[in-house]
Amino acid sequence: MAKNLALKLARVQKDLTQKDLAEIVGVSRQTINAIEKGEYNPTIKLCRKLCRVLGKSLDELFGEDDENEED
Amino acid sequence: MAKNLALKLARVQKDLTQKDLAEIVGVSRQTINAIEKGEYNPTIKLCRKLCRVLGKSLDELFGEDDENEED
DNA sequence: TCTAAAAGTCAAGTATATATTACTTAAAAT
DNA sequence: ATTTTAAGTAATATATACTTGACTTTTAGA
Repeated sequence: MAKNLALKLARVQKDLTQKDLAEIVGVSRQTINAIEKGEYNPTIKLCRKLCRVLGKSLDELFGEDDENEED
Repeated sequence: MAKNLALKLARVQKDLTQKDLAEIVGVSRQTINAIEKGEYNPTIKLCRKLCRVLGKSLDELFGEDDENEED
């Protein structure tokens, strides 16, 4: 999993902390942190919630990993 | 989780069985079946693979559940 | 500087995505 | 009718998403 810069950016654009965003979508702060750091692989349901809250599409926030790898 | 009609449709358009698709993306046939039936909530990584194989975007295959519910 | 909030990290637990095996049902051939 | 392939379903097992609690480090203000 690669870092999710797009997510971090969209969050900051909305002036939300990891904690804020976590509370809004109903997960722990550590989960948001891990996703931004690319430490895991969220479920599509959580991705959809994040997209809704941040006003972005799945493709914008979770589309093909910018760079290279993907197994 | 709602049924994923879009996935089934995209699969059939490519003339793939659940088994075929499962082998291509490297999961079990039951996993594909469960996703199409809406019985669970795949990870974004698997969603991306399915999109790549089926030539569709995340938004097309996994975007806002057509209908209503979503928690 | 000092302090506090935000971000990062770790360990141990719980929930659930996914695997495996195996059986049943449906559809489509002959 | 029978066979074959695809789809549906269920039980048990494993990997991993996600939680909770606690601690450290970074950032930004006062």
